Amino acid sequence: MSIEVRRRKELVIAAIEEIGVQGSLDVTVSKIAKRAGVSSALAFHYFGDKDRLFLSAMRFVLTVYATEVRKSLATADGHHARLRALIHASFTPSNFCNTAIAAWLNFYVLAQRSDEAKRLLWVYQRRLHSNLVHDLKPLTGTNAQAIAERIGGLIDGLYLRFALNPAGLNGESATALVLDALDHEIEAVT
Amino acid sequence: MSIEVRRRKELVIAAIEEIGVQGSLDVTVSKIAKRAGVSSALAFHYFGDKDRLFLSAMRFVLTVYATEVRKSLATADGHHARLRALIHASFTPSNFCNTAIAAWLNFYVLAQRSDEAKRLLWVYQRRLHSNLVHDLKPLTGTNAQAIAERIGGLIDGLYLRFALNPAGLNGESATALVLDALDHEIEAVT
DNA sequence: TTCCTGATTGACCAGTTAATCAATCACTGA
DNA sequence: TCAGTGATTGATTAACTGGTCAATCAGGAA
Repeated sequence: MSIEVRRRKELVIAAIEEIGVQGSLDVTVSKIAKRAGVSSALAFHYFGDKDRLFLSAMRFVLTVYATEVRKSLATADGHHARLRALIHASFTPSNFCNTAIAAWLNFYVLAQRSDEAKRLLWVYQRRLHSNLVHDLKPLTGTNAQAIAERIGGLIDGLYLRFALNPAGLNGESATALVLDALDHEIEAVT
Repeated sequence: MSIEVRRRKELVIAAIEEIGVQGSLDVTVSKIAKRAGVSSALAFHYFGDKDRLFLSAMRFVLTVYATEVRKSLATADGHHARLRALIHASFTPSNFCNTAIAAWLNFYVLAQRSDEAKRLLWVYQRRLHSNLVHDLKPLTGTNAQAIAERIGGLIDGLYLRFALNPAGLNGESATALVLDALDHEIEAVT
């Protein structure tokens, strides 16, 4: 891995950690750079400005999630199993942990003033939605859209609740909660 | 209404608007005060510091919501009707609008570093939960807790999605979505 | 009128921060 | 060996912000 790629990754991870620890986007480039063990000037050298560093951090988090989803789907067979895999992947420790979710929450705030941030979150939501619909349709027909809307919304809501109170929820209980909701939705239309 | 009460309210509303417009807690006291038509020194005179102004703004938003819930419940008769009233109140225009939700999202961020902010949001979540359980129990028995968890999570998730894309959702469609989820949950246990 | 109290502000300060830049440093290919 | 290139930084700056404070203003009571 070239030095540039390594430094960029170190800075991006440091940014996520700093946002998570501070619980805010109001972190200084100096703090991020110090956490990564370099000077703030290097961060500007690689990313140009603070916002582009943040956007790279967002892409990183969403990429980790996308990888988790792909991995989980690869071993699932059948529509029902794929739906369960999708939900399970959403609450994997690599995503569903303090720092990642604290950062994720702040990215929603970033999206209020950055179109690129908005676009990235929008892509994430659309992909989750279309993944859900793809496997719901054979099971629930025309209800698939609405059910996907509800399951997707519930997942995001649980992320939010975890952000407020990390002790009150863990990956397994969250997964179980959403799986139950899924079962009830499917039951209701069959 | 005394001058003090009026000024405090004007400043609190200005703070919510400024947070909403800016899409961030990173707003200056001067901007807030200017929006309220007074000097920044007056904001410090009444609230002491910036954080206490923010906390007052949070209490204001949550109070508006609580009032909406009380009003809606007053005209509801029977458990099912009360549940529908509760859900309906969550998507009333006074809450479910751009500025209120943008501010509400930022309050979740504030809660990451302020225990008092965390406590306020916690109270809101508990109250919604216990309201839901109260009327779910007669209909669903021991399933009431889990169902309330899911309905509450879904409501928060829809708030979040509205924060990202206000055009993609309105109060009526959100209400309908949650009501359907409620029906399906109740169906599944009866 | 005179006094008092709370409302209100302009001016000010001390501290912070994003961004810049000239200057080194480390390494590589010729 | 040496020129060239990207990595890296310390120092600096211009702008901004939370918070303070002395001073003024307005209105009511005595």
